[in-house]
Amino acid sequence: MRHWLMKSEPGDFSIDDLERVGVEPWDGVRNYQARNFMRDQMTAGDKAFFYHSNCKTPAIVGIMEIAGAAYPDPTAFDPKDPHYDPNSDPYSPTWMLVEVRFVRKLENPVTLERMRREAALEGMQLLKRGNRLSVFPVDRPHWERIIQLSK
DNA sequence: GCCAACGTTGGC
DNA sequence: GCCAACGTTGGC
Repeated sequence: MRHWLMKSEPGDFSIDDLERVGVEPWDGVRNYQARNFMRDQMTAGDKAFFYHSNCKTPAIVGIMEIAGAAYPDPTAFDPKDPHYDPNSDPYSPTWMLVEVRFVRKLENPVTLERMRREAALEGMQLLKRGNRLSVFPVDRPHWERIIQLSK
């Protein structure tokens, strides 16, 4: 089983929103590397951290589970959707998504600021300079350490 | 709101 | 295929 981190702006879609709905298509990803992770490497049952980005206190706030295999992102075909991509051919879709299932919130969110001070997390994608990728794998030791920090 | 870092686009 | 211009991300 692999571990992941997925970002969302809480004003857009938060951990509370996910708790409310239970399962949600992780749509709107328009980056090839992030798409490839979802399409090629995610498996049902994989665990993922839910990260709140671009907000007052950026932090890992919860855990979710990949609910199934990737499929085409319907928002790419909807001209009214902010993530509409006119170049995505419905017969050969460019953008894919996976559905995620709420597992739990962390007892204590682990803030970006806290993670930056943690030597054991060195090398983590999230902490790299200029990091903008919104979906990426998390090494097992980093995952475990973050769980520890949330207790 | 600012701005550095990054990915994408398109002219050549 | 290079690279400048542009749009976006996301921390601060």
